Amino acid sequence: MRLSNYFLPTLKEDPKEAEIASHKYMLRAGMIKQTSAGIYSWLPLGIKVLQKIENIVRDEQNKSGANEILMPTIQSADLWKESGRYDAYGKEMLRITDRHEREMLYGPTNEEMITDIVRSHVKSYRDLPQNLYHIQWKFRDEIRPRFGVMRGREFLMKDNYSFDLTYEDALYSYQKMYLAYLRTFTRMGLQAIPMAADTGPIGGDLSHEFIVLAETGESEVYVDKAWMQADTTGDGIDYGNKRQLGNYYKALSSIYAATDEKHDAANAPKDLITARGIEVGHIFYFGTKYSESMGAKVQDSNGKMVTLEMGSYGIGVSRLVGAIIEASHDENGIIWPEEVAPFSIGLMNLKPVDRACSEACDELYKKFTDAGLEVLYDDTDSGAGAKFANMDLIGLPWQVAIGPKSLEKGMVELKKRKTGEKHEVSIDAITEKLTGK
RNA sequence: CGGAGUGUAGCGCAGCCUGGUAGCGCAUCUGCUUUGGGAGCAGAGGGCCGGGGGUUCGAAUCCCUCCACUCCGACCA
Repeated sequence: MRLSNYFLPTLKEDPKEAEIASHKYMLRAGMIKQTSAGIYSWLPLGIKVLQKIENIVRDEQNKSGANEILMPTIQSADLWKESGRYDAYGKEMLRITDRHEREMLYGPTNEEMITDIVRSHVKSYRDLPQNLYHIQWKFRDEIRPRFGVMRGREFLMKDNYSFDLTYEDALYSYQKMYLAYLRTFTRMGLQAIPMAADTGPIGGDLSHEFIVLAETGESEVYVDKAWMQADTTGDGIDYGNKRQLGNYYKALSSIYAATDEKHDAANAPKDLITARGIEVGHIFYFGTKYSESMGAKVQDSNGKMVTLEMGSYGIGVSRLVGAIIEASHDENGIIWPEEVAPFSIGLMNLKPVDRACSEACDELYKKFTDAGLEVLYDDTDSGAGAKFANMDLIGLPWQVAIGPKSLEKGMVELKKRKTGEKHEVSIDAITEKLTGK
């Protein structure tokens, strides 16, 4: 992408409303624009990152065996009256009335709707297990939205719901998601630690929050130092191997990690780390809470009616954009992990009026693009200093700077954003170096 | 919802106390010069001073009243 043909409204100064790094940088890098408290438009650079994250989440869900669906944002109040949550949910739920005076709502979550879908089509134990997910915008009318997309009112969430015949099967479904989550976050360059968590108003008795440690985290967390060495990548574990997965789950979940509400100082290990964390995912087993009230049942092999065992699993996709920045930035701007970076390379033409320089840049841009690299090419006539500063701000993993000085020697400058290391690389070797990295 | 603030050009702010021609920096546009870490000079455009009501000869400024946004707290992916 040529910058001259892109929409990247960066800001030189910190917007006054932003307090934390991710919020500041998302605004300054032209990723988002606030339209109301906790509600944002996503600009080209922002949506690109959001979609990369979304695709990693989707890919890992698919690999775990879950099936993607899409449920609407607007729901009828009737379903929520059935489960009893229409009255229980409170003011976080945005209630709307349509032209026929029917009570509607903008969905804060989808347990009722998915239960309705499953109960109307799943009648036999042979149809189980089921695990369905969608990635959809939600709305929760938070008392106080803050920190940009980290606590928006409107947010993009991946949520899925498992349906099983027995508790043992449900536990297996739960463990699959536990693994899928670890893999998902690892792929984004994050270490997320699963912590024993409160089940809150959703109910149930088995729940983990996946928490990224960051100074600006919203809650206090307590983790065994052993987590710092633990294998949270789940390498080599097979979803289909129940015993292997169970052992992995057992091993990891026995290492102490707890949020504020669940922390028990008496049973905590000696090597305890107290830190702050950002919740990026949450998994629940809640049994028959919704299937019971909404009549989601199947016949088992004996012809007996059995109420479905359910779990639900959420990942805050839009929140992750902020969480990744919190975990990866410096005083100059964002430092994107390669996998979620909006572009992998920022190519800078340091002297556009110099014909040879511009030609070399155009040529290299074409070579990069042909090689399948995602490039943002700053071909504008702004000053060199401004170009460097902007590239640092938007945080692409690699910067390639071309100016007449180095070009005379047939060289370009390659900079790694994460470390700041700079190398002169010959213009003939640069493409290969970047594709082979 | 309680407490504390802020709304003045696209962004960041001054002016308000003590009423009297609406300002500064950055950004934008034009021209020239520049071009390896947010360039220089010269010129230009851009405002219902958040909205409504009042006081006054006269209101960005004083009074009343809405609204929006931010921060702290209780609540949450």
